[in-house]
Amino acid sequence: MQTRHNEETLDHLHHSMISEFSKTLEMFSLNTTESQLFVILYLSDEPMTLDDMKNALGKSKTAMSNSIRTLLDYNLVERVWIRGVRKDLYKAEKDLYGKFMKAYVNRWLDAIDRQKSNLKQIEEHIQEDEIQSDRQTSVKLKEAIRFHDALEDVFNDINEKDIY
Amino acid sequence: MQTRHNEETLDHLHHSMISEFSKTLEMFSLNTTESQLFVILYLSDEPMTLDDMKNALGKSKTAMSNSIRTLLDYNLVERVWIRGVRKDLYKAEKDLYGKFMKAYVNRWLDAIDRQKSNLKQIEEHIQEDEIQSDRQTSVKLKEAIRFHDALEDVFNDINEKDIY
DNA sequence: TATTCCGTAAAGTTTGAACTGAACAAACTT
DNA sequence: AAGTTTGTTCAGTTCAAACTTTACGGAATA
Repeated sequence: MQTRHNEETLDHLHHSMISEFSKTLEMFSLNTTESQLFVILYLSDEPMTLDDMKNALGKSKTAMSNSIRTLLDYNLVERVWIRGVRKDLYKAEKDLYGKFMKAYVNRWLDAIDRQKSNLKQIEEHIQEDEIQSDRQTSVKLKEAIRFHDALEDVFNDINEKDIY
Repeated sequence: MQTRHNEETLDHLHHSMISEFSKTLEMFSLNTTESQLFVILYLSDEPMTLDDMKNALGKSKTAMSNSIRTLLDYNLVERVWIRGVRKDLYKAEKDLYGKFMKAYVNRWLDAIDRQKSNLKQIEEHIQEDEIQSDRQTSVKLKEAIRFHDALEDVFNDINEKDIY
């Protein structure tokens, strides 16, 4: 009876853990399924197949396939090959903090870079067309670009800092 | 004709600026309308009313009212009072970088704190119930909490750093 | 070679976020 | 006091993201 009790609590525990921890991971711009999927893999000792995940989360195989692919893109999950096993196997990357931060920061830096060059292009247009009347906008534009520079600095700093 | 040309380009310019700059602001977990609204206010010299914004963005007054309220909550926008003007007036806060970073980091810190204490509570449950069989989960749980600590550190550092 | 198995693509469905317009309550004007 | 004006609440609509089921192609197996 004690065993049975433990089993139930353990199940409940796993469930809470998935539910809570995944909330944090969602803040890294992962959606619910992706986050939960990662936690499942993170908690599992052995690599898992799509069917394993499907059973663990109670969702369709397609959903698993899609989510695992974005996790792979972000380099948060690794594909594992085991001799004799036909299905694809996946496991969570070891370095939790490092991987998540890197994925996160890179996404920021990419976006900042893209947007900054867009703003600079607008700035060029102003100069080419010699628009006189809009001093104010020009000032704001410079300010906005400066804002992007500052963001770039912060996120670069995060990348350089090693905590673990 | 040159003037007419300028007017068109200027309009187009404003439009581009709103479109591009707001993309960056969306990354601070603002939705499209909130971001665009901020840029509009940011570009405007004078404080604006809900109707002004409505016209600028071509959306309903309700949408403006809702979005401006979240911007207020995040302290990204300020309400302004001018003698004799009946309508509410709003303007963008001056310190672009500082305000956005603070709002963003605080939202992270709040969430991390909440989730961390949830995980700790789960940890207590394990100890109370004296579940023996699950060494592995217990280890992962500690690791996850450590992960949250690391996140807390990073975001605290950002807050302390002053760029401007 | 035929058949089974696995992952992904395609098509259709569900659900929630974002938006609108109408109705309302409070404040202001006359 | 009656009538406007203004911001917000509420009820309903629209649309995109997330999910499911079915179908398919390519690899493994017999």
